[in-house]
This record gives sequence, structure tokens and C-alpha cells, in this order.
Amino acid sequence: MDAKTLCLGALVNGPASGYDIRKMFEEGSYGCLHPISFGSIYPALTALTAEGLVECTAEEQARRPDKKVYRLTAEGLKALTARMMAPPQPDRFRSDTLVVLTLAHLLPSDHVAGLLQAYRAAHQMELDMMMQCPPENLTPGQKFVHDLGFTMYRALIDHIDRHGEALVAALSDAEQTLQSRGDSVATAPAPGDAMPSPGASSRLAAK
Amino acid sequence: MDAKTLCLGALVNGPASGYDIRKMFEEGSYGCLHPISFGSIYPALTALTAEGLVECTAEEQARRPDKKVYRLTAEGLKALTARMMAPPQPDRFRSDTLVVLTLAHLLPSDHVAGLLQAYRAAHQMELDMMMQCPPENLTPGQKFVHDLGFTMYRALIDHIDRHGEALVAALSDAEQTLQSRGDSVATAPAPGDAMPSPGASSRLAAK
DNA sequence: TCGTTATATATCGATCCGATATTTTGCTAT
DNA sequence: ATAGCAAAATATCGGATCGATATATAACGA
Repeated sequence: MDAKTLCLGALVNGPASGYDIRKMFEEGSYGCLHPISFGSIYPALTALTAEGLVECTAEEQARRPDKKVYRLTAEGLKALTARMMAPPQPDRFRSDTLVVLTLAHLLPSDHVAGLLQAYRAAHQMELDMMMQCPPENLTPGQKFVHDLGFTMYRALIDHIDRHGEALVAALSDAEQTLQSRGDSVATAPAPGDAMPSPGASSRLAAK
Repeated sequence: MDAKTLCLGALVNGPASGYDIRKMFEEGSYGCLHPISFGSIYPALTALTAEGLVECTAEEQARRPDKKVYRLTAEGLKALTARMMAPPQPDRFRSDTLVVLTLAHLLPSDHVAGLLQAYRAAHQMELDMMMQCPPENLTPGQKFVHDLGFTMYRALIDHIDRHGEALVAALSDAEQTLQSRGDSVATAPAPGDAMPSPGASSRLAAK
């Protein structure tokens, strides 16, 4: 979905500035289901104005830079519904963390433990943000998507809690075996966090 | 994560051509966790060769175009582990379908039902593909990521099964209310699938 | 035999991201 | 008090990336 269509969609909920639209796509009702940056939003709004799909009125604010408020026109709404009837592109998901975890056997187990911890924390934070958003006065579609995101994030966190330590333990055991044979795995552990502490206990708990 | 790092990571499992790497990222052990296209792979491999991080040998095949097989060098492996120790970028997820569902109240309920059905089918297909991949001889990290993807997809399908029909029913009811007052919602339903069929029964079942 | 699919590499234009620049306000910490 | 940083707000530019396209050939089915 291109930036112009996304901006049209964002303006359905009422007039907004480019800055507001950005906030919607990183926090609000659009959650994190389609990120978009300033570099795409502003050119898109300019183009949409030229096409007559949105209107722009510059509001001179107290002592802030002028706020350009965009609102949907009748043709804009028509164009939006038309584009939404077209078959949607498939989902695209990309995760650096999961790619790295796929190659976890090349990394020190301590580092992998930190990765898992940070990954869990990041998604816990998004969960918290979603819980702050009030589920009232949401359209049926918004509620469906909201609940779906909630479910997915909880499933992800749950999976880390259930299988994360086992992964780190497996890596750590392989590491011990290799080191006892004189091999080395990637960079040596930082001089601070020595204290081998063998056994497969909770390596995820410590920061 | 840039295309060069991804290609290095793909070559850990053994030598491969650009074509092979592409297949890995759309099917194999890298599942759908970081899509990448030819337009990025081939320039990346050329650059990596120039940097000495991979080596290339052109194999003249029977009567196919020459296959350029790339393999990781020692420096390549070092560079890869170094890049994987750097803090990863946050996940990026984008879904046209979920954006459209957020605005479902602007669309005919029949169309939304079709969207949900297609969305479910697409993820069911990916689940099937993952089940074909043998879970043996996977590294601990690969198994962790594989199981995670499995869990997430199942949670998604389960959510559609549990709440999809309620969403369509809510939209359909609102539609009826509007139409009885003389309004209209987007385009009229296609002439084939008439048969109003009120009530909140299984509107998702029919194709 | 004709079209489609698969194998295989390569390029090009359009788009999109991320970083950066700029200005003013308000809050916080020293 | 005031220095400094975050937030509000718009805009641009270079580089990375995608998607479509071109090219060539073999295999397979209608």
C-alpha cells in the first residue's frame, strides 16, 4: 500500500496534519501495523492536494510553525474506498532479531540471552502501550485488529518465557563442550561478566 | 539489516547462488522473516566479492546459464559475527489487510468476509509450508524461531476463527440499519451474490 | 507444438526510509 | 535562573530497496 493511500486512510478519522498522521502510525489506532516516515508523508500529502483528494488549510498557531491541517474531500473518500476494494498485498514482516537468533550458534550464549531479554521487553512495551488505548469508541474493525495484535504479542512473549531459557542453555552447553576442546566461539566474553556458572539455570533473569 | 549482511548470513549454511539465497528467504530456514528481492541480492553479492567477504566460482552447468556459486571466506564469517553482535533494529511489520480491516465500516460486509477468508487461507498456507520443513537437523536457534513462527500463525488463524464472524455480523447489521434509512455503503454488492440472508449466521463459510 | 513453469543472472526506475536541518515552546535539572 | 533537552512542526536529500522487466534455456503438460 503506497503512502498516498495510507494518508487517505488516516484522514478518515478526522482532519490532521502530517505530524499527526505520523503519530497515528506509530502509536494510535494504526498501531504498528504499517510504519511510514515523514519522507513519505509530506510528499504524499502534497500530491494528494494537487489531485484534489484532500484539502489543506494552514492554521497559524500561537507561536508554533504553521500547522497545515488536511481534510478528506468527497472525491478523496471515493478514491479511498475504491483502493480498499482492490486485493491487498500480502503481509510483510521483517525481524533482524529473529534472523540473528537463527544463527545463534555463532554467538556467545550470554549475548543471545541479552537479545531475547531485549526482544521480550520491546514487545512487552508495545503491549503496555496498547493497553493504554481505550477500547471504547472503536469501530468493529479497529477492535478486531486491536485484539488481534494483543493476542499475537502475548503469544510471542509467552513463547520466549517458555522456551527462551532452554535455547540459551543449549547454546551454553555447546559452548562449554567446544571450549573444553580448545575451540573458541566468536569474541571472548567481556572481562566483567566472568563467573562461568555452569548448569542450565535461569540465564535469562540476570541483566 | 542490509542486504549484504543478510547474504552473509544465508551463506553460513553452505555455498549458494543468488537464486538459492532468494529461495531461502521465501521458503527455507529463513521462512518469511526477512524478505529480500533479486534487485538487492545480486548487487550485494557483487559488493561482497569486491570486499573479499565471499568468493565466487562460476560453474558451467549442463545446458543452463552459468551458476555463480558464492561461499563465505574467513573474513566474511568474522564480519558476519561482528554485525550480529550489534544491537538489532526493531521488527517491522506491515499489513495492508489489517489497515483495510481497520476501516472495515466503509466497506460492504461481504467484501470484508472475503478479505478475512483470504487472510486466513494465506496464513494457513504458510503454516502448511512450515510443517513440511523437517524439524530435525535444525540448530537450536532455528528450532526456536521455527516454533515461534508456528505459534504466531496458529494464534492468528485462531483469532480469525473466533472473532471473524462476529466482525462481519456487526458490519452487516450496521449496513442493514443504514440501508433501511436510505443511505448507501460504498459500491453496491455484486449482482451475483444477492440473497440478503439476514441474521448473524456463518457468513465466513461461503466462498 | 505451444504455453507455462522453473532455473539463473542482471538492470532500471519508482518508491520509500532515515538522517538531517530549522524554529519555537515548555519542562527539567543544576 | 538558565542551560539544555524534548516535543511540536514542516521539509528535503541521498541511499537503500522493491518490483517489473529483459534474456536464455530446459522440462513438462495440454
